[in-house]
Amino acid sequence: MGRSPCCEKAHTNKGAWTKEEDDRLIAYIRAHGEGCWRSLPKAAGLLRCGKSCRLRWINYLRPDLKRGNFTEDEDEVIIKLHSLLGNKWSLIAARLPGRTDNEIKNYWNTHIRRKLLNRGVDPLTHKQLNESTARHVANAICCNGVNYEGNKEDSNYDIKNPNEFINKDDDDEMKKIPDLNLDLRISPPTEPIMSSSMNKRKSKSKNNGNGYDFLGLESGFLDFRSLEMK
DNA sequence: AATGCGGACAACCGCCTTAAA
DNA sequence: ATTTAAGGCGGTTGTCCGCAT
Repeated sequence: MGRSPCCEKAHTNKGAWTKEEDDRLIAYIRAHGEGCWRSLPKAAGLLRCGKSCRLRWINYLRPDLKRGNFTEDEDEVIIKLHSLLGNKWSLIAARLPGRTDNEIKNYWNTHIRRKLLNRGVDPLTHKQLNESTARHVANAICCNGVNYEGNKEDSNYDIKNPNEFINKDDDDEMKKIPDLNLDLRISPPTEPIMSSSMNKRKSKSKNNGNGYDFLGLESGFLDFRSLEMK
């Protein structure tokens, strides 16, 4: 009963893909299109799991991929979408042509998270960190070789648990900051906080009368109605 | 020149949902 | 209706590379 297995795991390669494997995969998909990943490896002469082929194609070989650095506009879109959708990388990627969920996820973790912290914004909640917390975060990230996982004694901020921040400077006793009201709402901010490039876009688009086209819903830049929600 | 460290990113892992048998 | 694997997704890990010491 049920389907047959996708591949014989004992006879599959793992790790980095070789040029030859890439070429085989590209050639096969060019000839037959994307389709049944289960049968693809055998048909293409690859000793890979179908899942691995799919990932390689989607994240690296697809011809419509942009590659290269993210633009400021893309940064801002990612930040705004993340504030709305959280870690729904595939949904975020769907709004950024040529970018993959994996790429955005990596970019978030390596660049944007730090960028937000430098702005004093909590990347988890997208709320402003208080000054003291922000100072500690900045210290945790760039000073004293302390990482933000809180491995070192005087690193009091755990990025994964901002509510657990312990303010030692202000009080010898380690005390936790009271609830930081981290509830996340889907609503326009009270005032426009747009990058210059976003403002350019805004100025050309229809808006809600107060000069703010939240997430470009009206301009078509982002049509939230088309987002696929699970 | 050798070594250590940290950033970047490709790839894997494990879980969940969907669909085929 | 049930079982089982495919497909898809988010989290995590492994490896490479550049830079500082």
